[in-house]
Order: sequence, then structure tokens, then C-alpha cells
Amino acid sequence: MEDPPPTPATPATPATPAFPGTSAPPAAPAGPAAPAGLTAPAAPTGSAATLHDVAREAGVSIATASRALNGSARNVRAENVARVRAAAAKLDYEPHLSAQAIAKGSTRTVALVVRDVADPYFSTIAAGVTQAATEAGLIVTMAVADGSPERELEIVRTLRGQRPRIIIVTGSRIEGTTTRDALIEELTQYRTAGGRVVLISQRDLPFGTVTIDDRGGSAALARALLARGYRRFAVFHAAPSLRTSRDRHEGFLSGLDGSGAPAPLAFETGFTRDGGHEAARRLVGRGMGDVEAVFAVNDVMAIGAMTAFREAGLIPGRDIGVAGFDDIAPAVDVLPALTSVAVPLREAGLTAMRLALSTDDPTAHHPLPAQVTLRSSTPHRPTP
Amino acid sequence: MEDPPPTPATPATPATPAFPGTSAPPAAPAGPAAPAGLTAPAAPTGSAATLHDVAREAGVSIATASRALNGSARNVRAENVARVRAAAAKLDYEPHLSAQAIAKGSTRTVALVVRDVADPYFSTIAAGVTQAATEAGLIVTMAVADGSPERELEIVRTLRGQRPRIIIVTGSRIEGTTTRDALIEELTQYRTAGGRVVLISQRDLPFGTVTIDDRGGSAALARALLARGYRRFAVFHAAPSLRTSRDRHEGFLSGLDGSGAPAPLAFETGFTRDGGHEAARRLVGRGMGDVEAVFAVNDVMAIGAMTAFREAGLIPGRDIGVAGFDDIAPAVDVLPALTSVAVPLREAGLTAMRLALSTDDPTAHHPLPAQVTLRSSTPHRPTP
DNA sequence: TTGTAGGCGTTATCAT
DNA sequence: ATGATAACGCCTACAA
Repeated sequence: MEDPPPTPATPATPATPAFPGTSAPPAAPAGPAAPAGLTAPAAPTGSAATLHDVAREAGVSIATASRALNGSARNVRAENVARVRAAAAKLDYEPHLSAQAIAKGSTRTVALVVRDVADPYFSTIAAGVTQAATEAGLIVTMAVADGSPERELEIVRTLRGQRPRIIIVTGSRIEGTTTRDALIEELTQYRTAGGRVVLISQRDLPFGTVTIDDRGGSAALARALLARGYRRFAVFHAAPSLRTSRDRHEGFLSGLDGSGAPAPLAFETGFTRDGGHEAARRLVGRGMGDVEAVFAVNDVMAIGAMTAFREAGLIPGRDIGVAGFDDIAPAVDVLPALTSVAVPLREAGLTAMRLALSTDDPTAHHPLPAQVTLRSSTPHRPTP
Repeated sequence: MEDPPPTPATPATPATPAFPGTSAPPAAPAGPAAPAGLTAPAAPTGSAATLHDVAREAGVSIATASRALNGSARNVRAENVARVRAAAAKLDYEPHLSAQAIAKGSTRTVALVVRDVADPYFSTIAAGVTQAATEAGLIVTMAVADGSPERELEIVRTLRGQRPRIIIVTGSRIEGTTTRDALIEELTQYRTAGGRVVLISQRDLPFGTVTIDDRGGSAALARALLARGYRRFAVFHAAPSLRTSRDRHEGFLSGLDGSGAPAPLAFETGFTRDGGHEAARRLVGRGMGDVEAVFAVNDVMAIGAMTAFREAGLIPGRDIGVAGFDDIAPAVDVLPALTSVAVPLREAGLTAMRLALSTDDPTAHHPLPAQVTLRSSTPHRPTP
């Protein structure tokens, strides 16, 4: 079954040519983002129906058509509304969002900047943002910063070209003050131009922020482990410039405070599964000493560490306790099930949107709780 | 440690209006944007710098400014180029993408439709798409169909309003012919209007398509398991309307063909971790019979099943073989490591973009290989 | 209720 | 090389 040949509703509009085919490869896509490998984008237009077409088809003026479809349909004769609607349907008309944006002076898009979409941490947040955006009739555009503060800065800069209503930045690790200041500057500009800014998990910046209680969660975890009889720890953490890692690390230490437990060994490594794996190998290599449990600052690290321990002949949960952070889905399916700290990631995305859409103080901070979830990777230690 | 005193909030700029909560998108903003009433001196209005501002600041015409910044800078005196660039930098000017789009008649966006961003399957594909798009200087907008064909259709329809250069649809499960035909119709319209369409993992539709070799991979897996001595299988699959599930199921059966192995038991369940868990419980509940191994049509199902088996006192890899599909990251960290079929998900996203950007046949099909990866969840069976 | 006209920020076509 | 000026598709006073 083929598509019915579109009725030649527009007989007098030869105008726009069909496909330029292989023609003019648009010159270097200018701008900062250098095109690396791929071929230049193909040529566009074959043109879609415009409001003008609809108006003509319906036998009314453009203004009436506009009103009937979009604006105050109340002031349009019912008959004309029907006419216009029919014409629009017939021509398969969709309003040109860019044109609307430029005419109205505001778009309906929210721009989301993440470090890595493939990471479940961010993709879950993205899911929350997308859901809330859809409910509010907004479009989500996404950009990936890839862990580079410079890239992030550049993204935010070019993002302003979209004139989004909202910019949400998550997972950045601005610590170097140069890019940090530039980022603040950029976002401030954007805000004074009327945009809303919300940061997720990026404390201490003068914007609306959704924070996850990394410190508190880690501290609570430390106390819970103490209560289970653990006293000697190792911590697998990432570079301290990664704020999330540092907060969780410091939180854990603070949770140990006053317990009399010795200072944990610290291993710096990658914020990834392989990082955890590598740190565990290092720990095993230098001798476990009297380490009773490992706290890895996120679950994928913890899971990688468990595998490494097992490869070294140590059984997690028996020979060594292991705990992570995030409570990602696989935590309950690894063996032993992983003790972790649950964070409401999707909720973070929803909350960010809520914050952005609210008319309240645009610099409000909204903390989200983190909840310790004890599992068999850290069983009770037999009291000696 | 609280946030520093926020910068003096914009006094007279109400900015974004409230939103319609659950209601329809066209939220007629009530009040006017700004009290732009009388004499407008150094208007601190919330708008961003325009090309006009830049031109004035640089002391050139708006046309020259445009050329200097964007177009053929070749025909502009070097001095003026510098002037304009300086002005742009000073004013923190970013070209209004919507305005450019409307003037040029084409946008720089690619629209991506996925079933669920939070699912690693789709988020990995999304990562590939985003990467390729960024390299080509394109912006990605994302919409979530949530498993509903109707929603998917509606999304594609409204997506056309963005006038994206490319629409990529992944993970749909159009089987009901009504929505299927409507979807084809909609996408065809879009294509004749000059857009490029690429489908991922959606066979049999007259558009560019990136397919993953579900059937072949499953068949190869079946043969590999036969070679390891397994003969009696159970298959955990999802509703047959979910094409991916059906293909993998059928492929597995075809791989068994001619081996003389008995027909596997089939358990229909959810395409999720919990689905696999549930099916395994059902299998255990009705008695394992002589089932030697389970093939779950994706990894999360397989992993859920392993946990369920363990809960029932069966040790995966010893008492029951388990295999999945996708080879997601945790597959190597569960115990035992999961036999699976590796699928180049990120590559699928990249390939989709490549297909979309190429000038070749817009309906080309590009199959991606799937590779069997044997691990200890399906050890060699001792030959009796 | 309807149409006319002006404007939104850019680009592109003209002359100059 | 540069500057008016007309599009681009839509919205919205302002008139009629």
C-alpha cells in the first residue's frame, strides 16, 4: 500500500524546488564545534505546508487561520474554525516551531547538558527531565559534555543560540576556577536575558539547584557499617576535582568521626567500573592488611571491585565487605547483593524541571535525600 | 556552608510564565512580556543581543555583520571582520538559531525518538546518535515514546513542527497495522518534504534502517550452546508484538533446527529484569523438568532470572545454564558471568546518523552484526 | 468577526 | 566590499 498522492492542493505554487540532491555541501559548519569525521549534512527542503497554504485552502486570511488554529479561537466564527481545521488536516500542516519562536519571542524548549547519556546515572536523570518536560509541553534538547569543563562551557555558550526557556546542567565538575567563573558568567548572562537555570548536583553556584545528599548519605552509610561491626575501611574514590566523589568521600569520613575507627586507606582511581576493578587489584596487591570493608564512591566501581576481589580469591561479603553509592538496578542482582545508598535520580530530573517552571526564587536549593540500603555484601560482622 | 548571596535578581523581568500543569501545550501566556511602555532608554529588558546590536556596536550595516560572523567572510574587509567579531564578543552575541532556521529554510537539528531513555539499550544508542550529531554540528532533540505506538505516532507528527533535518526512530513496536500505516504515512510525508528518516531495529519499513542481527545472533547462540552440550531449553520472551523479542525467539529456534533437540519451553513475560525474574519463578514452580538451559531474550531478563534461580536454591551455571542477549555492561560482573550476544549499540546510533547524512539511497538497510560471547553461566556440559 | 500591516532576527539578492 | 531591502513563517495590535 502506497501513500496516496497528495492532493495537488497547491496548484499555483511551483516555488521551492524539490531535492537539490547531491548539490552544495554547506560550507564548513562554522562555529566553534569543528566538524570532525562525517560528511556534511545533506540538503534539506522540499517544503512543507505553511499557514499561508492553509489559509488559502480554507479561503480565509492568514490571520484568521492563525487564530483558528492556535490563538484565541474564540473570536473566530465556528464555521471558519472548522474550515481551517479541515484545511490544516488535509494539508498535514504543522506549525513551524522556529517561526513561532521568533514571532512570539520565546521557545518551548529545555536544554539539558549531561556528562554522558550512556551512563545510567545521567540517563535516569534525563528520563525524569524528559517526562516533566513532556507534561509541560516542552521539547528537550540534549548535549553531552563528556566530562570536559571546557566542552561544557562551550556547550552552554552555543546553547544560548537556541534561546531555550530552561537550561539544566547536570554532572559537571567545575572546580578549576577559570572555567568555573566563565560558566557562571555565561549562565548569568542567560538568566538576565530571561532564561531559567537549574543545576543538578552542582552545589555552591548561584542558581537553582537540585542536590543529592552525597555527604549525608555517605555519613549515614559509614555509621550503618560501624553498627554492623566494621571498623577498618578502604575508600575507592575518584579525583577530588570531581565534586561528587569528594563529597561522598568526605561524608564517609565524617560519619566515622568520633567512632574511634582508624582513618581509612584511600585509593584514587577512575569513577568507572574499571576504576573500581583496578583499585581493588591494587589493594589486594599491596596486601589487604586488616581492611574489613571497602566503600567505593559509586556502585559501578563497587561492582567492578567485587569482581576483582573474586578474581583474587576473596569472596565479597565474606572475606571483605563492599559498599557503593547510587543503588543502581544491578545492585540487587550481583552476588552478594550490594549495599549502597539509594538516590532518587529520576526524581532529581523531575524536581529540576519543577524548580525551573516555578515562579519562586530562581536560586532556590532543593536537596534530595539519599537512603542507606544495606544488603548482603556487608553482613553483620561476628562480634569478637 | 551556604550559597553566597545571589546576584541581584532581575527586578522587572517576569520572564517565563507559569505553565499549564496537566493541560494542553498551547498555554496562552497571559501578560505582556515587559512594561516596555514609555521612553526606552538603556532598556534592561531581558532580551539577548541581536545582530542588529552587534552591527550598531561595530558601526557597520547589519548585512555586513551577518557576513562577517556567519556567511562568506571572504567578502568583508578584514578590519570590519575584526570590528564585528569584537562587538559580538563584547555583547556576548549568539545567533538566534530559530531566526537562522527560518531565514535559511532549514534547521540543524536531528530528532530522536526512543522508547525509554533510562533503559541502557536506548541510552547507549542515544549516545551514539548524539556523538555523531555533535561531530556534524547538529543539535539533538529527544522524545520518549514510552512503548506506546499511539504516543510514538503523535510524537512523530508534532516533531515535524521542528522541521528537523533528520528523524531517527528507535525501538518502536509497530505491529498493529493501524498505527503502523499512519506512522509510515507520517514519515513519508516528512520525507517528501525533504527530511531524512532512519529507523533503528525496525525492519520492513520503507525507510533507511539500521538493523541488529537479532535472528542471526540468536541462531548462532543456539548453535554455540548445542556445541557446549545443551539440548533442552526454555526461552523467556516478551509479547510477540515486540519485534525484537520475536526475532530473537525465532532465531533461537531456527538455530536449533536440525539438531534434533526438542522444542524449547516458552515463557512469555515482561521485557524487563522483573519479567525474567518472574518467568524463572514460574519455571521453577512448575518443576524444572529436564531443562538444561534458559535463553532470555535480553540480558536484564537473564540477570533477573539468575537471581530468581538462586533464590530458589538453584545455582546458575551449575544447576541451570543461562544466556541472554545484548551483552550489557553488568554481564561480566554478575556471578556467574553471563553468556550473551554482544550488540554494537553505540555503533547503531553512529550508523544511523551516517545513513541519514549520506546522500545515498535513503531507504538503504544497514545490518549490524551480533556476536556470541560465551561465559561461565553456560559452561560445557559433561558429555554423558 | 475579519483582514491589513508591521515586526521578530537572519539570510540573501540586489544595487551601489 | 557594503548597505538597503525583500523574504522566511508566524503572531498580533490595530482597523474595518
